Amino acid sequence: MPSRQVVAKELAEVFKVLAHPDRIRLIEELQHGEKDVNTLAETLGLPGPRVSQHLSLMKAHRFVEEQRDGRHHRYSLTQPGIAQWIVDGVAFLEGRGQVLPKSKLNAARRLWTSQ
Amino acid sequence: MPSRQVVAKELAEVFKVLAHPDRIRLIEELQHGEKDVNTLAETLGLPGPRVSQHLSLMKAHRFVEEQRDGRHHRYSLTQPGIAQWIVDGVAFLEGRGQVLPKSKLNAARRLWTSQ
DNA sequence: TCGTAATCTGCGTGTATATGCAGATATTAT
DNA sequence: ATAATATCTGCATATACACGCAGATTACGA
Repeated sequence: MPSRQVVAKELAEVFKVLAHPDRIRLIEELQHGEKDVNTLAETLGLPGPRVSQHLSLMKAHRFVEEQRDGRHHRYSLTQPGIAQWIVDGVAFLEGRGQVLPKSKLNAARRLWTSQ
Repeated sequence: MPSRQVVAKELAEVFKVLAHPDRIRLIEELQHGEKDVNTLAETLGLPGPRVSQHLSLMKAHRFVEEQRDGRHHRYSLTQPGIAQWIVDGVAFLEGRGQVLPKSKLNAARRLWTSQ
């Protein structure tokens, strides 16, 4: 299979993993260091098993890695740079017209960019 | 709804559109100018209706816009910069370990970056 | 050891999406 | 007007995924 198709397929896999709001928010939460499942679940207001499943999927695709610490499972981004890359993607939300108000976008950019 | 959730949801929508190999390749084909459906279908080796549907979805999400020219429908990227952004994403394929050989990645990068 | 907390795994169901194909629409050429 | 080309739309089916929940596993503390 030609390179174009292979790479397109792999890229599509990457995008598929990112194509869920909860997983986007998990990356957002993890961009400044590792956190355990329970903390993430409480922060995002999601049931534990769900967060666990998202992290499991993200781990399978090597977006995150797991550090076990007693009964806590801490996860961290394997490539923290991905967070910045996603922020860059926010620019394309703006280009899509009046889908979101600029105020929301700027608020989001601050949330992702701060510190 | 808080900004975080709203933006995460919108970003997820963007990624969902990109989460298909055919659509990735369409962006690749369109990065240097507009092309009509038939040309795209032949280049990618896909049935016409399929390309049409992909483009229709991408148009609905404002990734592309349509220029009608007689019986030809030409499409172009609304934001050509998105192609470069995707190339940047290739870097994260590398970080994911031995999923793809480096040769394939470099070949892909050249394909996307050339000209 | 026993109970509790943290996390994972499995199952069932509903929804969304991809795909192939047939038919409809629109435009150009004869 | 008719035929042929380009594109779209609709439908049927199959697959994938999200979600909620129940039960299993592991580790820590009394």
